[in-house]
Amino acid sequence: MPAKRSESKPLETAADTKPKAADRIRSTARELFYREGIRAIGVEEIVSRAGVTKPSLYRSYASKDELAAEYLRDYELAFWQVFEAGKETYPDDARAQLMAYLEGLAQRATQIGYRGCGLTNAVVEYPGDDHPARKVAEEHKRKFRERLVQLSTAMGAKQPDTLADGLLLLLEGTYASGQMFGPKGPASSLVKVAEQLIDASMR
Amino acid sequence: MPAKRSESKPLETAADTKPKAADRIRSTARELFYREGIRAIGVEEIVSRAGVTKPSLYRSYASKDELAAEYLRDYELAFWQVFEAGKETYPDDARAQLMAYLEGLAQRATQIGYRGCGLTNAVVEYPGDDHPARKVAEEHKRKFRERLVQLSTAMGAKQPDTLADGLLLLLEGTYASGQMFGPKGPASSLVKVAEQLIDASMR
DNA sequence: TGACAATGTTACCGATCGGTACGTAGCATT
DNA sequence: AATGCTACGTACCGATCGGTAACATTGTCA
Repeated sequence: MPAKRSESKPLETAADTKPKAADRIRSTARELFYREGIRAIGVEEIVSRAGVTKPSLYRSYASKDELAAEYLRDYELAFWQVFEAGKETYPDDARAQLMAYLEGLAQRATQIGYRGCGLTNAVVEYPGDDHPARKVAEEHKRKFRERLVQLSTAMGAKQPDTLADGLLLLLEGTYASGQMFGPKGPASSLVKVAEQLIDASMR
Repeated sequence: MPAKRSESKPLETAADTKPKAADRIRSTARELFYREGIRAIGVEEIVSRAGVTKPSLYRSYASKDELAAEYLRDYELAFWQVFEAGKETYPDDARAQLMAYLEGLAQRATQIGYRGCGLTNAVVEYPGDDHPARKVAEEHKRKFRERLVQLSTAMGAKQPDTLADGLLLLLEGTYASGQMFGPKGPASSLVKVAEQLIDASMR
């Protein structure tokens, strides 16, 4: 008997040893939910594209809504990785860190087929505050706003809260307008505008 | 014989004399589509809340998609009325006109239950560019951007296109973040941030 | 080898989706 | 009174929605 636990639950390895099907479902759902929207994609299309069947989905995820929430949790993780990527490149330079993300975002948001922020899109798709996916999104945005206040403070803004709000508005505006306008959209002015706003927040 | 036309089409009055059912459907659809989202609302719920039946809907509108497009056309009309309301209050003062809209928007976007811009929401709901509702929304946003360039030019900005883009980003950001954050959201900083950005665009 | 748990599959459920065929009530003109 | 036209309602269509019961297969231990 392995020296783990004497309980009758041998499920401990199942928590980290992910079944192959669940992962395929996860990644397929992520791609389809993001590209087409959550409401637009049925579970049948997810499992068929993932090469599995519906019961496999419902053994790993309680419902489509929960799968959507899980998708957003994955999305959030990936977001923070991209957003904080500048930390290593420019340590001790909050402004450079932020601008690095803004430059990358401006690039992506002016590509054709850009779909904005998956978390923001979920909020638009589910106005009622009872949906699990929306809760994930709202909680993330709250954290994101706090992070922008941190960065604004580190940049030496006179009113960090106001600058953080301004940056958040610009970012959300980029997510949204990036999917309405083509490559020559307003997102192409993001960096210049952000520079102006940050400069104006300094003196 | 009335001195109209000798043709065999007595449908001329039908074009302006709207049937009552179509109007009820229109206003009901507008409210439900905006509050809950287009994909979230079925035609059955529209007609039942309007007190009519489905065939009445499909006699006036070719499809649900077309009804959604019509809803956005109505929405756009109402939008321009609100946006251009400052024209009468502050003629020959582009900045005051714009700020009047921004102040009103900041108020609305910090109310609980705010749902953002119906046109932007439609773009998020329908990523494919073939949906009639999305076409209405995209066309409107293009016109809106041009209008912001006009206003930025009239304000005397050094780079009117850049200021217009910055304002558009702030506005779209307000529409989006207004429905994620509560009353104390980033939209409450819209006016202050916009002032900073406009000032910075002048010298 | 054999027991067991996890993951796989086939086939189906009731509900709801957008959309329509068909009958009828009201009202004008003849 | 009969006709033609418009507007509306009843009842229904096939397709798809999210979700599940029952069974087969596989891998991993003793």
